[in-house]
Amino acid sequence: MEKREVILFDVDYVTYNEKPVIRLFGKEKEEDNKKTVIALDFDFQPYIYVVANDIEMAKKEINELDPESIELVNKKDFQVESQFLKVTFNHPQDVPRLRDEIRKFESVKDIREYDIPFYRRYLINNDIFPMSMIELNGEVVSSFLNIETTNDLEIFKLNSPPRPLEIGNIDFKILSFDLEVRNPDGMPNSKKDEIIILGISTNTGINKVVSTKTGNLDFVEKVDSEEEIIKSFIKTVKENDVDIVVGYNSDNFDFPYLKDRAKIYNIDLDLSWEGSKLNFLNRGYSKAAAFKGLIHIDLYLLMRRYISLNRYTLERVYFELFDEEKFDVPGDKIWEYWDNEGQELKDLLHYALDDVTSTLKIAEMTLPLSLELTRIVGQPFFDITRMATGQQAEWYLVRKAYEYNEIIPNKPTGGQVSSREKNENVGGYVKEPEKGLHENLVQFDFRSLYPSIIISKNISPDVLLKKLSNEEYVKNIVSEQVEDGNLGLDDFNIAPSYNHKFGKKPLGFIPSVIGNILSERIKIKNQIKNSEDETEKKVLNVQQQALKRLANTMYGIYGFSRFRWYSFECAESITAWGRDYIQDTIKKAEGYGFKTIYADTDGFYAKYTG
DNA sequence: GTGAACCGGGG
DNA sequence: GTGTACGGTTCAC
Repeated sequence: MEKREVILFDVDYVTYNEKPVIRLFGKEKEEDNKKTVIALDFDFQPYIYVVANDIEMAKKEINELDPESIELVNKKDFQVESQFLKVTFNHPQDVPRLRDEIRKFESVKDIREYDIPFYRRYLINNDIFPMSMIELNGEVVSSFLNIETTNDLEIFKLNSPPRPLEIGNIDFKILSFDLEVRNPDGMPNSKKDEIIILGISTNTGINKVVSTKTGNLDFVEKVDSEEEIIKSFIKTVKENDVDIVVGYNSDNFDFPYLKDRAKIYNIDLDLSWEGSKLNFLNRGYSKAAAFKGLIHIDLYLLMRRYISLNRYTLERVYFELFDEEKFDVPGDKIWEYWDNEGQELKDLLHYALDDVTSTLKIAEMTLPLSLELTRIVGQPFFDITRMATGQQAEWYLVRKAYEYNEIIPNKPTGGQVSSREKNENVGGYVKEPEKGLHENLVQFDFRSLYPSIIISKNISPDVLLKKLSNEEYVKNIVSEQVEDGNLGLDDFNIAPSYNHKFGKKPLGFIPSVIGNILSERIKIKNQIKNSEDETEKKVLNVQQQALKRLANTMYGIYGFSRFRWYSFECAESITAWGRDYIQDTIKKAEGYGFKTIYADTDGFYAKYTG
């Protein structure tokens, strides 16, 4: 048996003999003789949980569908010890087909955890994190499904599940690229408008534009045709051991366009590690350009979540981050600059180079945060950069729920989402500012008001007293925690305005998770204080920011209609307590002679009037 | 005032 | 791929 230590870049599954085979895409870290490894796990199976009205009957009925196995297991459901039937299937694609059959059985009350994609389940259950080191145990095989072991690529069959290793410091090779197109008639049309320039910039020192015209500029790689431009791009990516390809709006423009134009010359964009082609994944109404192993990040999508702006053009984002104006050629003028040659051609080529170098700079500045989020949330880097922050928080909680042996709530149905959207939360307290120029102002604000409220008031759906619906919970869980076994109002935190009651004990699932995030963040901040190493300080600082981002996402999320742990009662209790605290503080300040000029949610400005 | 329709980025 | 966006603004009535 052999051992490999690799950085996990990607994970997927393929079907072999009608069974799923997990593929882990890893790269060795050592600079010399560094290999890419595709590790195969033949021993992972999909499953769902069934809540039965009648366990024996349910077993019998489900058995008719010929699952791989049925097993009775204990898991916690909102902290209540419960029994579930764990139904294992042969193939992930059996799940959507059979879950609906199972749901229809009389003996079945509910089904759970039927909507967790297979590769995500694998990462969670094996406690491994993308973009981190893992240990593989198994042996090299010569080939698998037309992919062969070579000098650079190893096919590795696992004998046991992968194991997580300490992360260490990893530098990734990033390549940014950008297309310029000759489009004299409005927006580019890939049927007729050719690619004239392709810019490439890497964090290893390549800065060039590939074009059929040189403009006598030394950064231009001259080729003879559009076909050669495309081939040069593929060659550059392949020869430089690129880890991450970045573009700006490349999901929706550069890659689709490149694919269409490459097709004319029968060129395959086969940049995946195992030689497969560019693939477009459906994401809502749009597409995402993806390879296997090689990670593609579209910075446009990322920037919309990274900073808040009214527009997200490359120029605007670059100016925001670096305070520098970019030289710009208007899109509808590009073809004229190209045709006119002379100085205009030089300007156009400079513009193309500037686009890719600034895209790379943005990537270098912003990707570290997404990398840290990837390592905390534990889903692929590609996915993390395309997820809303609420989704990131949710997948973090899904992982934590597995760790706590808690069953995961189902995703809401379309109907549930729209009825949730009808609920309106009042929000924070706002006092409109008094008109005029004010002097001698004092500013008060709460440090992370909402996360503190969630923790101190134990606001969580699993400890919320809901009339009679969770009578059993109160009887079995909360009363256990009370000394004399008799519950009184003192055993609850009661929200202002709405009177929602949250048991003081036990600690709720989400307050517990937020508490862990915050204490981990404090730990890292102390490490920064004590560290002498500037690089280490930088890395730790990004980790600390990622945790802050995650904690700050948590408080708004109870009111997010697609959230698995959605709870309107929790959402309105948080803001109710928030309003209470700030109004109370304002009142106290007024007692000391301060007059409030303006207040919003978690802070206010006041003037000392004596 | 309200809900539907549209739009973003890219050249 | 065991997943089908999203939030803001303008339009039409």
